[in-house]
This record gives sequence, C-alpha cells and structure tokens, in this order.
Amino acid sequence: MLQIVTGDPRPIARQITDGIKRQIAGGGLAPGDALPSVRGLAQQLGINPNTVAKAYAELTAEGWLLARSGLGLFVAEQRQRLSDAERERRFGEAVDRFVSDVIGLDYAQQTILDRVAAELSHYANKKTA
Amino acid sequence: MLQIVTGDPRPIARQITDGIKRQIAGGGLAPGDALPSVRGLAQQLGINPNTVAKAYAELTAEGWLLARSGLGLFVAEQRQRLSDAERERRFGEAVDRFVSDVIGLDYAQQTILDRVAAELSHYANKKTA
Amino acid sequence: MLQIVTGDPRPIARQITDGIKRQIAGGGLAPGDALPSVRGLAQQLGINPNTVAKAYAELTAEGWLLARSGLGLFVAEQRQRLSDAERERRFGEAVDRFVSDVIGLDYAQQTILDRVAAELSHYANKKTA
Amino acid sequence: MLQIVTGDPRPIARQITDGIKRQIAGGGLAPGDALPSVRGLAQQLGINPNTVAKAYAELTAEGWLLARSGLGLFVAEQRQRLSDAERERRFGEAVDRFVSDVIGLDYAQQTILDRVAAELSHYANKKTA
DNA sequence: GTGGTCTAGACCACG
DNA sequence: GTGGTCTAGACCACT
Repeated sequence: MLQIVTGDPRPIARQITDGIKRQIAGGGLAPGDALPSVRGLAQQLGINPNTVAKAYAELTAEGWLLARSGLGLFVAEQRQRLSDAERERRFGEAVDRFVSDVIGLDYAQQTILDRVAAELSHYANKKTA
Repeated sequence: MLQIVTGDPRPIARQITDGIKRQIAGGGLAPGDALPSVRGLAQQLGINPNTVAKAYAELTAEGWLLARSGLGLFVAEQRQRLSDAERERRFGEAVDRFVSDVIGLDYAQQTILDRVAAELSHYANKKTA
Repeated sequence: MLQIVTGDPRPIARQITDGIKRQIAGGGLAPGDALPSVRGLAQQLGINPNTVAKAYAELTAEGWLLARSGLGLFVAEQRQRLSDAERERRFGEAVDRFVSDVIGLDYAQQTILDRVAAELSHYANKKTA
Repeated sequence: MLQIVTGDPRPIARQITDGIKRQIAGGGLAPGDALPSVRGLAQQLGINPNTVAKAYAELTAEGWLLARSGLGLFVAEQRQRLSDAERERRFGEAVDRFVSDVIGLDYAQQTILDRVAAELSHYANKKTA
C-alpha cells in the first residue's frame, strides 16, 4: 500500500511516484494491472487530487504507466523506458548524491554496501546489466 | 578542485558543501588547512560571494570548518557531532532515497553495488564499524 | 511573541532562532505546530524576509523545524541530535563564556545562580540528568 | 598564565581581556600589580602587538587597569567600574545569552546550576550583592 | 499562497 | 585583507 508520511521531506508527488515504481520493480504491480483512480487515491491518501494527477502524469511520461482512454491507467509492458545515456546520467547523479549524503556520517564502506544490498534485495531485479 | 556544474540539479551552495566535505573526508583537506577566501572562490567559480559564504556558513555550523576572525576559515578537527541515533536516521534516509532513485533504472544489483563501492573508495575511511 | 530588539548585540536572525528555540523548549510551540510564514513574520517584525528565511533555515538544519513543501514550516518532533560528547563540549563552552561575561560584574555567586535559575524555570525541562 | 587558543571562536583580544579579568577576579593579579608590556606580551603570545594594545585599551576604558605615563599599566584599585544600570544590562544580556545557548542541549536545570556554581567558585568573590 | 535559491550591493568587526 | 550580517529584488518548485 502507498503511504504518505507528513514528516517526509520528499514532496508528496515524489512519494507517490517512488512508491509506485517500487511496487512495479518488486512485482507488487504487474504489467496490465490497473491503478487506482486519481480521485480515489487522493481521497484514500487524504491529499489533493492535483498532486496524484501530477504523479501519474510523470509516471506516464516516463513510460511506467499507460493511459487507456475512458478506462484509466495501467502498468505498461516492460520496455526500455529511458535512453541509455539518460539512464546512465541519472544513475551517476544518484550515486553521487548518495555518496555525498553518507560521506560525512563516517560509516565503514562495507557497512554502507551491506545496507544498500539489503535494501535492494527487497525488490526482485533479474536484469543483469 | 571544486567544480560547479550548471546542469547539476543540486543548488550551487550544495555543490560547494558536498565538494568540500568530500575533500575533507578523502584527506585532500586536512585539519588546520586554510580554505580559499569567500571572495576568491566566488570569483574563481564565477558566482556570487554570498553563495560561497552561505556554503561556508553551513559547513561551519556543522562543525567541518572553523573561523578565525580576520584570518579566514580553516578545516576543523573532526569529531563525532551527531548522536548514534541521528547518524542512523540520516543513513537510513540516504539509503532509502538512493534505492528509490535507482530502483527504476533497471541496473543489476551487483552493478549498483560496484559503482557505489568504486565511488566510496576514493575516500579513505578509517572507521571499521 | 517574538520581539526584535535593535539594541541587542545579537544579530536579528539569531534573536529569532533563540526566541523560537525557547518557545519550543518551554512548550509554547509543540511538535506539529505551524510557524508564521517567512513573509508574514518579516512584515510583522519589520525586517527583510531573507533574514527570517535564514533563521528558519538554520532551525531546519538543526532539526528543530520541518518544511512541508508548499505548506510551510512546522515544529519537528524533538529528538537527540547531538552526541553526548558534542553536547558536553557545547555546554562547557557556554558555561565558560557565561562566567567570563559575569565574573567582572561583581555580583555575588548566589545572586548569579538565582537569576539563572529563575530564567531557566520559564522552560519546562523534563530531563533529569 | 594567559593562553591563546587558536581554535577558540572568541577574537584574540577578547581572550586576553577575559583572561586578565579572571586573574583579577581570582586574585592572581592584585591592585597595584604591573602588567606585562604590550610588546612583551605580544611576543610571548605570538600575536600582533596591536591586538594586545587593543585589549589593554578596553580594560583601561572599563576601569580595570590604570596607565601611569612612562611606567606602564597597573591593576586599578577596586572601585565601582560600571554604573549600576550598565552592570544590570550586561548581566541580563549574559544570562539571556547563556540560557539561549543551553536551552537546546536538554540538560536538567540542576545540572546547569551546579556546573555554573563550580566554575564560579574558581574565582573568589566576596561581594555579597 | 508556501519555502528555497541566487544575485547585487552595502556596512560592520577583526587583524 | 578576512568573514558576518542585512537589505532588496528576482525566479523556481510545490500545493
């Protein structure tokens, strides 16, 4: 289930997109599955429908979701959603930011890697490159 | 040397603080070393001195730097400023955010770990737990 | 309510952070409470919004406040952010400075202690060690 | 002995005035005692003579020291160095600042008072009001 | 509407 | 020369 945490520093729309991406990556949502309606999800989460619509729009633009007119939104078939250059750019940025965030906390490298591995393992990921 | 990347989504001041933290963590800047002056660095980077001053102020407030009036800023002795609980909290947040960022990029877990390890290895890390 | 005293040697932003910290410590502001908006408080105090923003930014960085994008700033849950060693260091510094400030004023020790006690008593302090 | 600590956030001149005030308050320097010369102290401390001269000038202006032309500076006789209003103003400011510094560290009131009392006791203070 | 960021330019204390 | 503070005004992202 999606959860909105008010204390979370991430914008609400980001929390939604992150949550849905994780569910898709982890198999909780399979290609073809329908998503809750904008109004329904907004009501359920107690937030503004505009915020949900914005999150859905972003996911659609990135190829995660597919709109079928009059029917709603569905999880798209697996496909290359981003160009390799774009993937690599985002990947590099994420690693960079993560290292900057963690570098001052003085954890051992192995501790950091173990923790990342543990967190990643919650989401099945069969792609090998 | 510090580099400002205009395409970087991080604010300029954040890029500066990150860069300096990394230099300190990696030993490029040792305790007692002087930092470039606010005006000097601003001119070198082609940005407003206030932006540099803001970055320096944050690092000073966090205990990374120490001001000696009239003389300039210097790298402070490193000490553990945060409680274990706070360190853990921030660590968890960083890991969580990182996983959210990369989970959708379809990289293999090992690829991700290798990249993080490579990036971390640039910085000496003496702590073993 | 917050008051800005022009004769006060503390910078304006410092007066604001001090005042808010005291209100939080004394229970006048509880976790979850909203703070006056940057622009609103600036107008009310007759100062520049940037000055208020700076004070708020510092309190946020130190963990006293939490920003919810688009909604404003709120008092965060209190938690112990600093290590015991760091707390002790700052405590020692404060005591040292205080003694230096009052040692030349020729007040009796008991007079000084009574005054400090009176001032501290305005703020609930549940910790017993 | 006076000590200059480079890591101290206080300006050097402030460190000197504080140190001399403490010595006078604690009896290490008695009325009539001569002070080291500006140049001598500056050389001993490894700092700029201007800084020492400035510190001496402040102490003289506040009535702690007395200049005898051609002979040097001496500790002044005990006397009311400040108006009562000025004493009270500074006292209030010092208490206020101290409380603001300590309020966020979450120490018990008694702990704070004990520490202040202990620190004050290092300096004999017989005046009772 | 909210806070966050950056620029520009001024004034101060310190050495 | 150094950093620290404040003002003024602009633009952005978020709700």
